[in-house]
Amino acid sequence: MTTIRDVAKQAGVATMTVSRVINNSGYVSETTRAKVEAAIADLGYVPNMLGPSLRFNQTHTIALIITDITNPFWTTVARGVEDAAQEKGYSVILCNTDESVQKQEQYLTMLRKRRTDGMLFVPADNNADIVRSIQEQNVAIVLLDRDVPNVDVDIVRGDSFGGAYQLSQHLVELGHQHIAVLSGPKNISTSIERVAGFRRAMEEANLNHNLDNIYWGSFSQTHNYPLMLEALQASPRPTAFLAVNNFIANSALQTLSEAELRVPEDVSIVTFDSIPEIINPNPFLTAAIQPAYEMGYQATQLLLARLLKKGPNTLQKIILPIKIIKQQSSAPPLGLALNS
Amino acid sequence: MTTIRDVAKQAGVATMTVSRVINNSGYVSETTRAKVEAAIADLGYVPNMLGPSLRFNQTHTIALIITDITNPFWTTVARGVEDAAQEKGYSVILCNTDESVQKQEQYLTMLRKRRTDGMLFVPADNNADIVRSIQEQNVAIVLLDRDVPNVDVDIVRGDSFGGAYQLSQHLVELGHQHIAVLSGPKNISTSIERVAGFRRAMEEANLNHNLDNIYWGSFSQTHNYPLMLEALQASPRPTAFLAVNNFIANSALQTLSEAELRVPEDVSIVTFDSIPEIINPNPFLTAAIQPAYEMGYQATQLLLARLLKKGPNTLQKIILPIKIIKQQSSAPPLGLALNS
DNA sequence: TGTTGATATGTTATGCATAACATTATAGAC
DNA sequence: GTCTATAATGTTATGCATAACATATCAACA
Repeated sequence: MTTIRDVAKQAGVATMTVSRVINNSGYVSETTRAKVEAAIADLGYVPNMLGPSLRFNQTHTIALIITDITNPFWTTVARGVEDAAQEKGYSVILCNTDESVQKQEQYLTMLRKRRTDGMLFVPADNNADIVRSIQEQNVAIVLLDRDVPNVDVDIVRGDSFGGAYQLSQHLVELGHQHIAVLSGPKNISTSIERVAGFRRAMEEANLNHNLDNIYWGSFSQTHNYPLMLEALQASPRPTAFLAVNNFIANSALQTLSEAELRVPEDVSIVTFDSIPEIINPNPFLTAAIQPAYEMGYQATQLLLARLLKKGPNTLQKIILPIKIIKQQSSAPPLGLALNS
Repeated sequence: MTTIRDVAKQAGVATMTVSRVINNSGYVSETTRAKVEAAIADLGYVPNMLGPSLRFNQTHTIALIITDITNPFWTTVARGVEDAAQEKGYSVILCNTDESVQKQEQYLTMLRKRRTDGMLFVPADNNADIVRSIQEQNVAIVLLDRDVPNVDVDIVRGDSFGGAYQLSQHLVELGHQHIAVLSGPKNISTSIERVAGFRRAMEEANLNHNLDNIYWGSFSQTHNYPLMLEALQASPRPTAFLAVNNFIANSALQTLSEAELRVPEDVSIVTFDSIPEIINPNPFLTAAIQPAYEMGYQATQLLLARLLKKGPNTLQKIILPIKIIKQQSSAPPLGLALNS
């Protein structure tokens, strides 16, 4: 492999001079520059970033730690992250934790060994110690989507409370009296916020009997969604559901279909996050759409600003607005609850 | 930042001994090991991979160069890649070329500077020189999905020819006489193979008048799909279309919807690749499904085997089978072509 | 007792680029 | 012709872990 020394030798100059040519720094005469550039081209030399990385302890690499790239929401976030990073010459290492604290731990250790400069982090739980320990290791961190209590950390996220509130209001306006939430885990901020938004809407609509209609579960449903089955046993049976993310909503849809219940005739469903138009041209689910691309893009910009010490001095808690898109999955209930 | 030297000092041993403890190599007495481990824990020491990376010129990093992570096909491939890499302690750097040769070039240079050990590469065109130059730089490479002629390179891909052939046969069996292909670029192997599969099926069905009904375009359609508009002007108008990927199919669907043509009543559409069930529980498009996850997983295993010199000695051209899933988007034509 | 092989620990050199410092050349001012 | 600021180029030390080599200890055996 050719090194800067080979180039220097071939051009008859010192390595430092080659370095100056490459980085366009300091003084280099035109003649020398030409010689060096010729040598570089001749040898097909490409600088090895590892030298400076080791020396200055910065790798120009950031990590994107999400739960699962397979969820279109995260896919879109990832694309925003990659675009913003690319613009500034940073590379992105992708990590899927699958909501597992253990996998997360493995990744964090590995990323530490690599001396990743910063991380965009979707925590698998609300453990503040993990965030603190990252900060103590002098690694820049910006949380994505999920906040963690009791620690000062930047975050870019969607307006979970507001989104859930508006979705719930929409169901109320349609005339639903019995509404339940299909939620994620109890220790994730997005679950908590969305449930809170729902509860606020119920209180304001004087539908307090719904306040505890919360089915706490997992974000990463596949098929067979036991919570939905459980919810369908409730008396009175809910006529509308707020699913806190798209995977839950789709699992619920499948379960409803197997139970031979029609959406929206028998049951309405609303959810968070949608499938991009190019993937699904005919969206079915009424949803609170978070600006996923912007979330990734802005969080990355913030992270890089922190790395380059050009960021704002204050802690950033950026909350992006959501947009409600009404589709066919929500409609007025057919009548009162069937088994009253 | 604590280094191996700090640990050595604290434990009262040589750095080499610490290294032995960390890597479980050579002889270390139980007493010494305990001392070293205590020091490591005490100082919170995490080894810096950059040292060995520089020394031995291997970074345990691979690059995944795809066109766009936003396409669920690539998302799923990426997930397979990341899983396989993670199992072997490798990290994955994500790159989106957006089918741009220029962006691809930028990434390749950057990855070279990083001394990425290998790459999983979806080339933006069929330029053999690029592949050769990667190989010459001693970087392991496995192509994904798209082959490049005139160069010996490993590849893992789907059976494009067979998939297109079967999809076309399906349309023929439904009774379609006038069929067209909405293709990607002329210089991408998948386009070429899928068109070839279509042509073979047309020949066998004695529908030779369709042989040149090929609309060459781009894979990364958004909305407004001019080729579909053009195709609809043809006389006789095709009653069925084979879209060579999912983005094209969805753009076509939108265009048809705007032209107030019904699918499948007025026009049938079949395509490659689908949306995973969890994302779209009610698939509409008849499709040739490629095993995307396996493609990523197997390609990564092959790449890592090459890196670890444990792979097969022969060039690998792995062709994964496709599966045809029939949905509502394809049906018998209503009658003969309308404007005959 | 001396030799040998296994066990245990230590020392040195290496990989690459660049900051910091050092030196030399050049042009203009007086 | 001397001085000085600027331009141009060079030298050295540094970051971290480990392979390769060197040395030391110990037990077993002849």
